[in-house]
Amino acid sequence: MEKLQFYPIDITYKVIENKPVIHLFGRTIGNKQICVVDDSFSPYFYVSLKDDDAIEEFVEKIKQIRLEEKDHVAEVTGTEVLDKKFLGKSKKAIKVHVKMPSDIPSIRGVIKDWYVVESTNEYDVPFVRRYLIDKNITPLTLTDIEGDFAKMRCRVPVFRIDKIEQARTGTIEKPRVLAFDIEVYNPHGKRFSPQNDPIIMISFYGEDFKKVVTWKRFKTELDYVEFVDGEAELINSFKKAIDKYKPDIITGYFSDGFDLPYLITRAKKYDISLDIGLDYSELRLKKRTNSVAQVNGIIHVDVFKFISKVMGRSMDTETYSLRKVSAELLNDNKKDVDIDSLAHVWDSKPEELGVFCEYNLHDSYLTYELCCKIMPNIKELVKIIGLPINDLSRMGFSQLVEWYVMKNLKEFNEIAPNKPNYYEVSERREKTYKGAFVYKPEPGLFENIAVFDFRSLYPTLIASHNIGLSTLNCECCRDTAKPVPVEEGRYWFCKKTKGFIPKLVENLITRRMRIKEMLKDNKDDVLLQARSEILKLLANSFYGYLGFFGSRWYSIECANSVTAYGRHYITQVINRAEPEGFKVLYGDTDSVFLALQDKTEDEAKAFVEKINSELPGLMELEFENFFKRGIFVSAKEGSYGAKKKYALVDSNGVMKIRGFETIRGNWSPVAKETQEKVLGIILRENDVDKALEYVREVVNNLKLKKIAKSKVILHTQLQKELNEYVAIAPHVAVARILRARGHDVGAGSRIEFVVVPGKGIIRDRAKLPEETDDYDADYYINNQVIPAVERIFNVLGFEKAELTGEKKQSRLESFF
DNA sequence: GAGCATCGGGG
DNA sequence: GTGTACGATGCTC
Repeated sequence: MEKLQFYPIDITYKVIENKPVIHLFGRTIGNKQICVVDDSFSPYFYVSLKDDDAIEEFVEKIKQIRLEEKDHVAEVTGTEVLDKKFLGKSKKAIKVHVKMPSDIPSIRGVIKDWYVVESTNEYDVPFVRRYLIDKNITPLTLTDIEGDFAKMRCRVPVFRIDKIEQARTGTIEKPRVLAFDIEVYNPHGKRFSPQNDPIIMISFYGEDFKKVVTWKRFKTELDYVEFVDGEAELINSFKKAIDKYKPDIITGYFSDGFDLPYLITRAKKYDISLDIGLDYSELRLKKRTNSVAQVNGIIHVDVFKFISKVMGRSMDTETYSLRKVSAELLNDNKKDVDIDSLAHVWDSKPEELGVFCEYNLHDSYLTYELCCKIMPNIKELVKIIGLPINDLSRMGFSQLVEWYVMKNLKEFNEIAPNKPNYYEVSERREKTYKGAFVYKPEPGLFENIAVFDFRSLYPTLIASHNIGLSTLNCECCRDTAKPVPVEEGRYWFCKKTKGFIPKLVENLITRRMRIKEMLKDNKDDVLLQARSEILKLLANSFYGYLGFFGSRWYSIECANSVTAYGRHYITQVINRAEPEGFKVLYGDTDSVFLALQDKTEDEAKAFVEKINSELPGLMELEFENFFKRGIFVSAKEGSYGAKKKYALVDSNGVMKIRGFETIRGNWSPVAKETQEKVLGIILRENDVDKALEYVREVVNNLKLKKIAKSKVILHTQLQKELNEYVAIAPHVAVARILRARGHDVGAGSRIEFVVVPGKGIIRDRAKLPEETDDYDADYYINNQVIPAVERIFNVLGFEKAELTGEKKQSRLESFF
């Protein structure tokens, strides 16, 4: 018997000789790859009965079950009767063990409808996750094992264990990451055809490793380009690169949805086995829902998935393209290359393929850097939730919350409720409840504004008011608890026992508070920042989770209580502010904007202190910032007050713009830029006159055709095939022209156009940018620039005509 | 305006 | 594989 220490990285299970065997692939403390196998864990689920006296008889009955499966007999291999809790209530549960994971659904299927059975639970927890939860194993964390090396077909040594324990806290320092990216032959632009069109280039980027492989020879100085004889050899170079580099993680951008499925399709054509798994297993696609590409022993991270699902919430970018995401997170850009011409260059001008190689490599480089950038966040998710990277990097918020709760259930001796069935889901979808409070802003320009917000309002409400399913409407507080301030119905939360959901949320909040304290002394600690971010993200997701139709711990009463208490506290602040001499400008959910008027900043801070002394538990109103000036624009009214649309500037001249993002998509650069500039002049320089002058200058320059063509290009993507359009929008008209000239355009093509002068409707005046040097000044003035700034000037008392200079300024004198 | 369908990302 | 998306936007009737 030997003792070892290792870091588990990828975890999977395989059926070997009719036994489920957990495989933990990882690295030893000596940085050697290893595969640790454990065949001692058996699958189980829970059953509870209507009458606990019937347990003995029931247990005898289920032991008789025999189901003929393909290669074995499914049967109950053991039972335990346990005292468990269902949402806080004590109840006996029978833990039913079976031989194989796949026996769980079949055995459960037999007994779930028996009359004595009240419910079956936790029958859908995947085997690997069950193992990690029950054995208290967190991936990436140092693990002690005892056992012996064994003989099994594997690329790395196999160690069979009798004992596994995590008593230490060390985390793996630096997993080995290899990024890759493919380029494909693209004669149809954005419409891919993996069955017909080959992969023509593949790039890799890792530590001290960069390479581009392609199968058309051309003269080049680029030393990282390697030529092979065809696509089959290119695919084999992918296998070789992985075999040589020995990554713990392979990563791509949208590689679940594009690169790996494409590679798999092409490999099939040549009958190449993509057996890159450490156990020689093949790269495979789980396609039932949205595809996930995976392989045993190597983690596949799709950077796009993690960023769009998790990180995106705290980012500014409106699209998750590699270009935009890299620009924001790395301050770097994709190489500027006309990718549409790749097929043509490949066929007719191979000597120009060099730029595409550079482009290809650069994409792998960006993906590698992005993967390193998000790694601290992923690591922290792993440490907090305790599941493998493969799973966590693809989960949305509700899943993250759910598995965080699942992982911690043991502590409370709770059994998880089941996921809703189709009928329950549709029922839940019907139900709505009142949302957050919005104080409708009065349009106008204001000076000296203080902004306050409740720190983590919803999480602190859940923790402080003990909001959760196990504490809802408890018998013990029926007559004493103060009901939730809702307009309809009467419900309350327990005052005596802390529920497990509020307890878990409280833990997240207090852990984050400790991290924030530590961060004060270590401002640049990336891991601490990531941990703080992840703790915040998880805590903030609980509210949405309570009201999400797919949740195990769904409760519309709980979700409703959160917003009801939220409205209660924010209106309290507003009601208290006015008598104190502040003018309330705007409020939304958890924030209040106050004009100081003749009050000082110190008085505003004192007001906050007073409010805080009366708040329960972890709740706290925080001072966010003072702003020198701010403009509030009347926006369309929704059912609950006006939408956010405002811009502020602080004492350093930094602007905070919200709600003006509607200026995107089909707006020209000239309109966007004018809007930004106008807000800047008004807020920073407080010079409405100058802003007005600026607009008139733009209008004038448009008329004089002094605005660059690039600033007046509009673009729209075709949503469907050309012949499917009934209504002919301008971009459709342009696309038809392109088609008539032999260009292959269709669904997905991005169509650029410029509106030129002339008679008739817009679509007849939409021209290709490269085919005109003219544009319709009136169109760009009246349909682009003016609408972009009109509301801002309306707030200041100007009419549209004054912007264009058609009408003399009337309001200006009286304004000052 | 409800109800349904598609898209995102990737070349 | 003891499971699986979701939220926004556009189009149709």
